[in-house]
Amino acid sequence: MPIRILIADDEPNQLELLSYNLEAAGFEVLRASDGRQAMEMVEENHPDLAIIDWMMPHMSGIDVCRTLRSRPETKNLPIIILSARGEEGDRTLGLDIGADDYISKPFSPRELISRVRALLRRAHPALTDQILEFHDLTFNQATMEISRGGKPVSLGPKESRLLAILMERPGRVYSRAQLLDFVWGHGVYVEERTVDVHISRLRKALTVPQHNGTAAPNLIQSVRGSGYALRPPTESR
Amino acid sequence: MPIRILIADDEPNQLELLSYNLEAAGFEVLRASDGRQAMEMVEENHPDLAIIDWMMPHMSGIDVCRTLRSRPETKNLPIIILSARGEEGDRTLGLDIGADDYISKPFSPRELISRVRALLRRAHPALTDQILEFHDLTFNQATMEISRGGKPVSLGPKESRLLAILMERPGRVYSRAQLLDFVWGHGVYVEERTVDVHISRLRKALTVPQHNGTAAPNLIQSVRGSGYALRPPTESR
DNA sequence: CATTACCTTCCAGTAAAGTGAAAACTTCAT
DNA sequence: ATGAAGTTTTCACTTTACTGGAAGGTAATG
Repeated sequence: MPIRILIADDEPNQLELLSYNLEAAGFEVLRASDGRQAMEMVEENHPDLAIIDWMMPHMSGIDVCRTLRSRPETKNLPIIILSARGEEGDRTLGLDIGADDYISKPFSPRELISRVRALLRRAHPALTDQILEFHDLTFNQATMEISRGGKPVSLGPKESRLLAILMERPGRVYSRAQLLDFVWGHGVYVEERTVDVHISRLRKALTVPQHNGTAAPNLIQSVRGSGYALRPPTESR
Repeated sequence: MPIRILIADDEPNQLELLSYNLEAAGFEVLRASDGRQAMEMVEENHPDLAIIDWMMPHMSGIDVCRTLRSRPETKNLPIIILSARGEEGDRTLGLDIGADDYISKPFSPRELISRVRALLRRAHPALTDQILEFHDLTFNQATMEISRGGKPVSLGPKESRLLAILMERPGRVYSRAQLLDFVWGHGVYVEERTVDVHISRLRKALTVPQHNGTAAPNLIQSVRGSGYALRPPTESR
């Protein structure tokens, strides 16, 4: 899922420059050329972060920021205020009004991107933190929520741990002995075959029905004589 | 509970200036004069935010920042890097290394305070936001009034604190050990299972009858093997 | 087609979580 | 100080659901 950033600036050149840099950094960009339009786009498109120019027609950046902060829906939207004037008063006003960061023009593209990333990291841990992904599998380690193709999957402690290990290095083959070490902790004596049982349960739990009615493909491959690995399904056709 | 901020700077004058301003703004200040000392103080005193100078003896600000980010218990500590050089490279390096903000000297005290506040607002809502909300739960931290679906709920100190922590990051799973740390304070020895008892009471207290006569759904989920989390009731259909 | 490795099901055993009640500790008003 | 009221902690017991091993079935390999 791409991260969407709204840019609001009345100056076309500036808008273009910002878009170019953000897109180059892999973000999806939404453009607004005045405050009112910005508000609309926030409501319609739910961006993950907003970069708002201080001076704009119809509704100033400050007004937009204040309004966004006052609504429960957008109270937590990360906001960066952009301004031509680097004046002391403006900076603190911008931050005190509820913006998360304030950047004065001219700014370096690198710094902008770094600040956007720092803010996203802080504001939306789910987007950058502690999330393991592979194919259509998602594992949020902070909430312990696991999902396959958007549908939640519930697993016991051992199965989740097992999956986390496999997801940390997709493609890598783990022997049963290694899995026992990582999941159960070394120095615990359990039959190696027990790993099979848990893999089996894990596979079953991850076989959720898909949109098209068919069962989701198996992502956990057995490697005969070696162990198990997480691999994309082999396209046999 | 006062908000504690750690300042690490090897220049005594700078340290004094920062302390003065932060204290005037109502924060409690912890002082460190080099990187190593800063690390120790973070571990011992669990500050709510750290302001770290770029250039310091023993361990540079970058090293401190990197180390803090790599440890699970301080991974989310808000960090502001302070530097004499306003160089482009430094700024982005500081932010990319995991700092949340970067301020170059000389800075205005007002801006510093504003940035500290902006970061705290984002990183630790409970400290600055007076009202926590989740689902039909409301927690006013100023008055300590808690309500479920409009009806007031009364809780003991431990239960309230527990609820506040859970409400601050809904969905996030906290281990019993973490809850003991946050609610009871670190270095207090109580049985982990005691947490269960408080959770049990909390659940009971939050089970107020609703308009339609049925009991309100349980919002505190147990995550077997991991801990507890605040979650919207599972829509089982 | 024999052999080996892997898969699946079942269920008893067990570890983790829920809960009521008693004991221990605090707080506060007398 | 003293006692009463309220909180917190631990303990013992119950309930829940995960786990691990056995056993028989299935697939791959030479």
